[in-house]
Amino acid sequence: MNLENLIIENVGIALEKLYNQTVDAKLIQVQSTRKDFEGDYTLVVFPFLKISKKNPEQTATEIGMFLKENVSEISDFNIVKGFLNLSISNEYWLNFFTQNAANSNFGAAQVDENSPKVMVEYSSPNTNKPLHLGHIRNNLLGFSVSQILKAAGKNVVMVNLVNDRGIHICKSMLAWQKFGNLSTPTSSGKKGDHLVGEYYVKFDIEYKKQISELTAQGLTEEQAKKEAPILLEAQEMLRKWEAKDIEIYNLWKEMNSWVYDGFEKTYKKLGVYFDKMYYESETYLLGKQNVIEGLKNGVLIQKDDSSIWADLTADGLDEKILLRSDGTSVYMTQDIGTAILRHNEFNANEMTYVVGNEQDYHFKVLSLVLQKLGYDWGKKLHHLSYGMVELPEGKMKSREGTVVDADDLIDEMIETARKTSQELGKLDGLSLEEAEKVYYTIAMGALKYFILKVDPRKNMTFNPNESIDFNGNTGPFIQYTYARIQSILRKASEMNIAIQNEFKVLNINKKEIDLIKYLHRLPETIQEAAANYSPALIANFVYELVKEFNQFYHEFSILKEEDEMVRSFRLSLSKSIAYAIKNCMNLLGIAVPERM
RNA sequence: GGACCCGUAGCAUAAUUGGAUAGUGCAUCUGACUACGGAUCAGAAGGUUAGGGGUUCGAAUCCCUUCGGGUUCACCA
Repeated sequence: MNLENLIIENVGIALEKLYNQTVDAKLIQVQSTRKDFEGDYTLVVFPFLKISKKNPEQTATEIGMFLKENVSEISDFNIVKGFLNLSISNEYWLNFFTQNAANSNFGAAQVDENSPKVMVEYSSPNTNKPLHLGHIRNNLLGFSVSQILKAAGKNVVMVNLVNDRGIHICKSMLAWQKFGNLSTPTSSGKKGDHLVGEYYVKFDIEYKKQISELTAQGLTEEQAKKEAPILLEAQEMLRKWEAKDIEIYNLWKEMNSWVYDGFEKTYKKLGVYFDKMYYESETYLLGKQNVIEGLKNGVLIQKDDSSIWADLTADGLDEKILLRSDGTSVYMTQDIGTAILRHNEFNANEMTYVVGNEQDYHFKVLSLVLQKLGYDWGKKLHHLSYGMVELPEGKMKSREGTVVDADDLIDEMIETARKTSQELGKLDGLSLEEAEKVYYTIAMGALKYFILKVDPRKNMTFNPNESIDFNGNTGPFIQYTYARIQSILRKASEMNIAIQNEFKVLNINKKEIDLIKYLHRLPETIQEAAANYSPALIANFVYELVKEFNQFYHEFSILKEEDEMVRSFRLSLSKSIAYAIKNCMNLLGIAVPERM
């Protein structure tokens, strides 16, 4: 049993003995004591005043006395206002440490085939343009949340859904046909996703041009947007694609393959991967089929122009189109198909979609439509709705060219890391190749930590020029602490100092106890991060742990400590903390260097 | 117009989901043992949690309202 539950249980007993009343366990609030107060756990006594019929101090004193006498783990208590602060004995902490010090994987739960199954969809790129900063947040979040769920005891399947069909792809294809002069990644020397993205931009330029020409001829803007010839051509191309026109289909395959090559490189640099890939082109027909069936069963409606809709007005939402009047599919159509396919394949206890909060409405609708179609599990879909990434000057806008490209950003980060490391002369002893690896590790550590330390649900600001720091609450700061511990451990082993894990008699100091308390919190932190789908909680935890360790490191000597038992203990403590740092960072998808 | 989200020091962000004196980093200022690695550590200054009202022992957090910003509802994805 963990300490918190132990306390809750005994508070229950105390209330019964002292005031002859049983209390709903929910009223017993135990939280860890705030840093500026003495103690480890705090009981809020306000809820019990009605029962005790005494003032807060008296009530807290009585409960505190009872606990101190009857619970061996509780060594002392103090009272501030209505808060009863309980101290846990040093014996307990030391005993906890000796039992777990050697466990390099402390904090992570075991997973086997009986563990609950969770599917996490993330990334979900469109194949008409390269990845940008927003996708980076998505990929980092999806990967990290998956690792956290695994550590919390879930069986995780990471999947990607590639939006490889639809009108947006046709726009790139059409522009390539018109303006591309048969250029390919090989002939142009460009990364495939970037090349295809250029034609998506070219389409838009031409489209705008045609709109202004049409409005000059007297059409309204609305009409012009609908009737621009290049748009009509793209729509025609989509119809041909759905009819599997051979020429269109081959072009589509080829251009997508360029994009996939490009994506693969970016994914690799980001360090993310997937257990299974889904392609919209392979699922939209299943969606279409279900929509048509839904129409037959009367749960969907058809309008005069033969487009098919879901009427969700009874649920407080609007009507939603599911098939266009020309019979082609929309985004929702394939998402219905994909969900059904996945449910049939994996029957996961939970399906989580890592998708930006601009699609909150979409996922509400998806869940409802699935239920309407008779899929009860539709209500179990979970949308991990993350906030958008903004630049200091505002939203990224592709039309204004302010989109931060993922590949460029990563390269810039590596360049910065290289420069900083070389200025500090940190890696002079390493080979060029080894040094490059460290630059990369630090660069990605900075980038990933910077993005993951903020609450996923919130919008965040990203300043590419200044924001990524190497000092303070940053990835490299944490990596540095890890590297420093490794340095000590290397020295210890050169000095042939054995690290023991038994510490019977020991005059342990407060910083050491505090560090052990941090380690003790790791398992619950992982559980909490999983429950909230929040890598930020892991980031905050490891940052505080590292800060605490750096204070300890500064204040006390490890290798120069003369008492052998104490020296050995401090080495063991440092080693355990290094494990914790590494594991937490891995949960964020961040690697740690042995030196930097 | 309907629905939803957000507003915390100059900037970027925390706050155990209703708990104590609102933490932290950057930037600014001051200081640290010729170092088990100074990419570190100690300290100072910076706040009416957008404004107002309410709920209660207790509110950044819940309710109402005003202001400011954003997303979405499209035969876009």
